[in-house]
Amino acid sequence: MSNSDSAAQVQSVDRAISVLELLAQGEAGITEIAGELGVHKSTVSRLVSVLESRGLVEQLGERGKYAIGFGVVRLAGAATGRMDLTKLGQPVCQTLADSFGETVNIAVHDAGVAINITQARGSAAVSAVNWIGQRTPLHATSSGKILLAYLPVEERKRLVSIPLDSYTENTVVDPDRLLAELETVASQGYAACFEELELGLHAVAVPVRGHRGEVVAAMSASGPSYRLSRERVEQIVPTMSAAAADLSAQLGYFAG
Amino acid sequence: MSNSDSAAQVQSVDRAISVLELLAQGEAGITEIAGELGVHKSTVSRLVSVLESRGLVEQLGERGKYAIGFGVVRLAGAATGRMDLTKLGQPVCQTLADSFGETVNIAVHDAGVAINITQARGSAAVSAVNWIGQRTPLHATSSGKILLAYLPVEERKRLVSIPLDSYTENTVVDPDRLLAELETVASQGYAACFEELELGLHAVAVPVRGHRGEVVAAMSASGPSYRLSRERVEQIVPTMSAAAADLSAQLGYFAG
DNA sequence: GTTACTGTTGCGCGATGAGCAACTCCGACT
DNA sequence: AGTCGGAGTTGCTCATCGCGCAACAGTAAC
Repeated sequence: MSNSDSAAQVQSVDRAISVLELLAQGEAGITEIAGELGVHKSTVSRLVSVLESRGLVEQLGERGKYAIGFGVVRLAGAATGRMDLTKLGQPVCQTLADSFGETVNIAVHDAGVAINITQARGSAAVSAVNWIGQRTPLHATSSGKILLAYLPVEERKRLVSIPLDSYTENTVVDPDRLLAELETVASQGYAACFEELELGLHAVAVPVRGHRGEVVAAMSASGPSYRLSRERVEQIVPTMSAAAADLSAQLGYFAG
Repeated sequence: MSNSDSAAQVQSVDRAISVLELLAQGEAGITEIAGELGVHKSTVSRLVSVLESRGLVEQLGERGKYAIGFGVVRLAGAATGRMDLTKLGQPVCQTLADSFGETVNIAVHDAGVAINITQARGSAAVSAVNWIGQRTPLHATSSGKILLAYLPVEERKRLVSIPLDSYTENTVVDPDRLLAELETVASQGYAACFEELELGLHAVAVPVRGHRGEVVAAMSASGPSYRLSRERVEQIVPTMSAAAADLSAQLGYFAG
């Protein structure tokens, strides 16, 4: 009695999940669960036994009913970590976008590129481009430089030694020069990018940290060079750093 | 290839849980998971398909890797008051941490160990250690002693009769002596721990009760012995007990 | 002491889970 | 544009495993 008639379903796993969903609604005994799911109580007994052995279910007291175990909470930690970044990041980006009038993004590192996961557009934004899901090069974007700057040194060197694409005459493609720039990024705590990905585009990014202090994302503001001048980039860095620190705190990171 | 050789194990459920635990550590692809678990990638593909259909796993992007899905968060979040415990406990811990200047934790009992589920660090905290998710021994921590002290007497005796590890020369490992100490803990309503887990570390814990009055967690304050002296431990007990009573009330427990 | 109920476990069987092979799809490379 | 390699999917087959049945143990209520 599967919830889906697809041949690809694994019935016993499907049943085990049904047990978990039932227990999520409230504690229950074996016979009760069997009645709800329409399977034999010995089946439920065995399913619960596995779930219990792996910590996803626990028994309340010696002979009590069963309930969701803390193993599920441990698993959920991985999902809430990611959800938090996207969900908590959106209003932070929107606030900054409203304040600067420019587009604000959050990007994470994935397999050698930066992927935008959050975007908020300011009132003055001329472009309707939706960057979410877009992959951008690490070496030619402000977010990418932040993500590179805080990588372990071996991985950073590996990534910049791969022949780098030149998008404009300003793109830094020399590995040594880029590594030196990344040192500066790490020490000053932000990365600026002037017309390296495309002419007329300026951007600045700051790090977003996870609960252990590791850099999990970069938050950037970008806009046309005639509006987001080099001077203005310097001016908005403190506001962005503060916002990123707030977001990092929400993600569980408290700077000592 | 089950984690347990018991005939009662349901192999496919066991495997599915292994997939979830792997994804809890970080996103992964089908082939990668198959390699880690030592099963065929078609097996993993089907297991992931079921988990995805029930929301416990989700794919990042069109052809991206797989990650823990929010179905797991629903399971965890919709369970018992223990999730409320985490949510409601955080501000209570933070208030105490701000007041004492020390680290304040909430821990629950899980399979013979204490697991920290909430943490707030005070301004004077020197350590950046994140205890959340960490498992600590019951017999050598103040939280653990609280959790032990309010267990049914048979289970308490069983747990202290297991050979106990000695972490410092102060760790109480004699079962009779520990049981006597737990009687005292139950009668005085708090547990103190002086350099039993590690030298230089003092801690004190009080019980947090669920809606039926049962002890569902322990809330503790810990810090270096030079700051959290034996005298100061006694001084902060009433404040902690009051805070724990407030938290217990929020969880539905009203002492008659 | 008896009854009723819950939960566990041995056993046998057939339905299901799993591996194999072949396939599709996509990105990287030339 | 074409080729190659790798990831992931799916049809098929069959042996293993999951499941239901029956019997049992344990416990609470009467």
